[in-house]
This record gives sequence, C-alpha cells and structure tokens, in this order.
Amino acid sequence: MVTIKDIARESGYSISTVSRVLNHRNDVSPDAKKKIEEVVEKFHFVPNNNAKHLKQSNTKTIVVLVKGISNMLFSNIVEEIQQMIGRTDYTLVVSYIDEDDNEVEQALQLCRERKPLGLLFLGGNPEFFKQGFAKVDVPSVLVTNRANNLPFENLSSVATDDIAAGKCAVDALLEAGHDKIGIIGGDPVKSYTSHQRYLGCKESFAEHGKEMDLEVCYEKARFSFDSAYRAMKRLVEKYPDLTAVFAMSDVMAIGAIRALRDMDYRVPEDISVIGFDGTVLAEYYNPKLATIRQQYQTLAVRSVEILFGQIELKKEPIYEVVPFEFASGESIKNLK
Amino acid sequence: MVTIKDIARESGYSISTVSRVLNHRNDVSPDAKKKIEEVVEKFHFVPNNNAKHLKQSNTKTIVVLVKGISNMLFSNIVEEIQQMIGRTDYTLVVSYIDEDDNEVEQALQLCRERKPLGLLFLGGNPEFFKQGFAKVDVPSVLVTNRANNLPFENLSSVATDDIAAGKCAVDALLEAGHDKIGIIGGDPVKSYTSHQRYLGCKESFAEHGKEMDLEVCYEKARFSFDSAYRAMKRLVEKYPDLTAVFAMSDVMAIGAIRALRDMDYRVPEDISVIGFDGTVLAEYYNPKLATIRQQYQTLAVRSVEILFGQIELKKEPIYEVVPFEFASGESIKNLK
DNA sequence: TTGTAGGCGTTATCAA
DNA sequence: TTGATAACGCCTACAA
Repeated sequence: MVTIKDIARESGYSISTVSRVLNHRNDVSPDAKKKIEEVVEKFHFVPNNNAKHLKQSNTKTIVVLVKGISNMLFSNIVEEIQQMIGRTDYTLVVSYIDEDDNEVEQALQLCRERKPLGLLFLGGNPEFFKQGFAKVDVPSVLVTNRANNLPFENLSSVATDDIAAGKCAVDALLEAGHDKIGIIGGDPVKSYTSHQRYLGCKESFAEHGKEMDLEVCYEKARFSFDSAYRAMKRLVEKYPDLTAVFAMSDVMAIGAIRALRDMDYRVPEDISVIGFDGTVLAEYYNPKLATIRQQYQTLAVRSVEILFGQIELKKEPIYEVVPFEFASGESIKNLK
Repeated sequence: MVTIKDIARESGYSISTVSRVLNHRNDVSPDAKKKIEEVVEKFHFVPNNNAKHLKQSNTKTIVVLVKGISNMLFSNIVEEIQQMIGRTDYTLVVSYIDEDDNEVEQALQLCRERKPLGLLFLGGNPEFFKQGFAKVDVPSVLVTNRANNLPFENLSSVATDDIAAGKCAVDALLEAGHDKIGIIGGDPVKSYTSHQRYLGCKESFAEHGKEMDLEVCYEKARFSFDSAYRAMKRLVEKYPDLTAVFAMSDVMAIGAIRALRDMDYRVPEDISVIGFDGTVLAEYYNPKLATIRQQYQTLAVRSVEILFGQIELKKEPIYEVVPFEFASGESIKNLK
C-alpha cells in the first residue's frame, strides 16, 4: 500500500510538505506543489481516512443520521441537504441506520470518529434521546420529529405538526361523507410519530361528534408494503363495513390498496384510501394517491439553517413547525 | 473523550488487557474480564474505529459496494446478503455510492481502510473495472453484471443473462401480437446492462422476422420515475402508433405508465407495458406490472457462496448465470 | 494471564 | 517555505 511516506520519498520532499499539498494549503511553493501532485497522480495515492480522522480535530463536517434506507421522504430530504451543504465549505457525512436501531448511540460513535460540528437526525425515537442524548455535546436538529419534550439545550427540531396533519387526513375522509374509517399506522407505543397522528385522528372524530374505537378501527403495521397489506386484510376482517382507510404512509397506503383489490374491492369506488408523506410514489400510483404532503424541501432547508444558527451563533433551541398540504389525488370517493 | 487508556487506569489493568477484553479474546482471567467490563459499562466506553482499523490487520470483513441507494433490486439483495453474513463470523460493511460514481476507486479506498477479505459489487461499470481493477488484490464478485470480458483472476460474477432477458421481454410483447414496440432504457453507451438488454430486443425482433429502428423506437432515460415519464412522452411523439413499451426497470415502467395515462392512454387496453427487475413494486402497482423477475435471492446467495469459495479455496473465477422468470402481471394486452 | 513498547498513516506544532 | 517529531487511540508481537 502506498502511503504519504512513499510520496515524500519519491518526490524528494518531506511528509509534512506532502500533507500540506494534500490539504490544499497555501504555504507551499508552486514547485513543491507541482512535483508532489505529479507523484500523487503517478502512484494513484489516496489518503487513509482512518489515520486522517484519528488525528484531525478541526473538521468542518456535518453528520446526517437517516433512520431507514427505504424511507422515500428521507431520501428526498437527504438529497436537498446534500445540495445545500455542497454550496458551503462543510463536508457532509450520511449514515444510514436501521429503522429499529438506536440513532443516539450511533451519533455518539460518529462524534468520536468524525468530530462533526453539527448533527442532523432524520427520524428518531424520543426514548433513545431521553436515555442518551445528554452525552451529545454537538448542536443537533431533529428533523421530522418534534423535540419540544426533549429539553436539551443543543437540540432543535423541524417537523410537520403530526397531530394537525393526522386530523387533516381524517377530516378529509369525514367531510367526504365517510364515517366508518379504518386506520393503519405504526405502533403508537413505539413510534411517537404514529402516536401523534393517531391523536389527530381522535381529535377529528371528536370535532365531528363521533367516537373512535381504537380496538376496532386501528391496525398496526411496519412501514412496508407487505406489512400494510396484511394489516389491511386484518382490518377488513374485524371491521367489514368500513368505507375508508387512513394509512400513515404512502407505502402503507399502497400495500393496503393492493390488499383491497385482491379482496375485490375497488378503490375509491368501494373503499377510499388516503396516505401520508406525499412522496413521488403517490403521484405515480394508480389511482393517484390522496395524501398529506410533507414539505420535504422546507424541512431540509430549515433544518440546515437552524443547525448553522446553532453552530455559529449558539442560539437557543428552536422547535419549528412546517406546514403540510392536503393532496387530493384520486383515491377518495365523495359520498355526499 | 474516554479512551482505552482511561479504562485501563480506572480498572487497574493495562491497556493490552482491556483491548483483549474488548475484542472478546479468551486469554483473560474471568476477574479481569468482569472488572473491565464493569468499567467499560460505567463510562459508556466505545472504541474509536479509526484507531482500530488503522492498526488492525486481521479483520474478517466483507465489503459490499452498492451503486444507487434507490435501486430496489439492490436493496433486496443487500438484505439477503446481510442475513447470510450475519450467520458467519464475518463483519459486513455496506457502502452506498452514486449511480454515476466510480465504484472501483471507492473499492480501492475501502480496501486500504478496512482491509476486507472480500468485495461484493452490486452493479458496476465495466469501463471502471478495465481502468482500475488491476490494483484490487482482494477476491471480488460482480453481482448483476457479467465479468466474462473482465479477465481478472480475482473477479467472479453472478448475473442474469441480460441479453436473454431482454429478448424474453420483447418476445412476450411480440407474441401477444404487438409489433410496434417502444423501448425505454439507459444509455447503451454508458450502461453495459442496458446495452445487453437492447441486444436481446434486437435478437427477438430478428427472430420474429422484424426490423428494429433504434432511432425511432428507443428513448434514453435515467432509472427514475420522472426521467422515464419524460422519455415516454418523447417516445409517443416520435412513434405515435406504438402499442407496447418495454421499460428496462420497473421504476421506469411506472414512470412510463403515468405518462401514458396523463396522455389519456389506458394501460393495457391502449398500450401494453412490460418492466424489468421484478421488484416488489411491480406486484403492488395497478395494473400489476408484467416484468422480468431477477432472482434476487439466488443472486445474493450465490454471490456470497462464490466469494467464500474464492477467499477460502482460492478457486478460479466463476461467471455464473442465474435464471430469470417472466411475470405476466396485468399490463400486457393480448392482441391475438 | 498480564504488561511493555512499537507502530498503523495522518496532522499539527515547532523550530529551522 | 520546509522538515523533524510528537501526538491521535488502538492492536499486537514479545517479554515477563
């Protein structure tokens, strides 16, 4: 393996000078720079990041922790963030972790290894934060979840108001004349987001003078096609006269629709469906999926802005709420 | 930051003994092990991987290089691989790189930094291999692409026969009575896979006694919904009387269908569509997408088996072809 | 079973 | 503008 040492020997300069050239510093003579770059090129030398990060302290890097690689909303947000950071002199490190893994532990590890100036969490479990976030001493922003109940002075948040959004989804169904509504969502005990959206549903029912029986109308699922598919089948079984379904993600909604069609229901003629997130999938599906569109661009932009605010100005934490939109699609039938 | 040194001091043992405990080695007394684990727990000590990998030589790790995070086929394969490796004493490192980046350079970098015993490439550009793979001295398997024309003694491959599969797709359309067929695929010059599938199309036409005019019937697109959407619109414009479309991925097919519907064509009544890959999306879409299903499980299993064969037995490279299946779906209309 | 010491490939601090 | 040299945190002969 060719190291900086080899480049030094080969170019006739010292290790330090090579290092300077590699890090694009300007206290090097043009001659040295030229010669060293030639040798680097010739040997296809690439620095070893382990050694680099082990030693380096002053790194302008931001770490993004993404919970779940198959979450399209997150993919979109990451892409936006990448573009924004690309225009600054910061480096972005994106780390994907499993839906169920502990993002705070992972953050701690990354802090030791990359010494970032800021952290961006895409998705997160409040429990993990309560347990371990105290040990994170880097400015952070929780994106997509609210951090109001997580009183850490270095943790802000940018999120959609999940209660209002959940309410909006059910409002849409109720106002189209549906009142036998099933819900497919995550486990409200484990997923804070699901819990919030569920509260929104409840509120909507109450406001329309109706009761909502969790036992009958709610089915738990993971955020995947097939898990939602199975949940939809269970839901129909225990609530056979439902006329509409609110699925707490677009992926879930599509899983549910497939299940309904396999049971010979038509969507939306027999049963209406509304999703959540407003990913590109919703627009491409047949029928076009009604959904609650989260403003992923705004989420991305504000998360970065707030993070930089925290890093550079050491501001107070901010808990920002980003508006959502109702996208009507073609999957809701108006009964009125 | 708490280091192994702190743990040593605090526990009363030496750094080496702590290191031994951390690496679960058995030449440590139970007392030492217990005491040190307590201290580690108390201080929430986590080793710094930079330092670890910098020094460590004997790492039983396999690196997977995935080209494109939004490729569902690859996600499925990765998941399978993860499960298989999980049952061994190897560690798996998954690295996602952009569709257009140079996977061989990235591989070189990872080899220096992680010293893996084997490499798995999910997708890859033969050009990059020709240029740089000679410097990779680790057993590798190219998954999804064939390496027959890449005569490196440490590079095997497991792949679907893209020519045969492309032919199968067009056969299906021709045999359903379609003969005005459009094709949406990657740039055949840049994407070897697309080129192979295109050759299959040509073969199918020839076998059915028809000609195929690349200029008229082929539209280039990236492997995304919206790029395929636009390609479909262009295709209809220059080939208005087509009755069927072969899209070289399921995602492309869905983008195309949306475009067709927006132009008031019905699928499959007016225009038939067949996709490629057989991802879960195909089954959940409406109409269920006809597609060429790649056996992602077999691809995953064989790639790992072949890699271990190379690592442990130093066998000759193998170029394995995995069978594919035609999934009829609901998106092809029979004109006969 | 345990400890000492040297080194992994960089960066950073000084002095030249 | 350069070059020694000491870290960075850990692993690993080798010695005890």
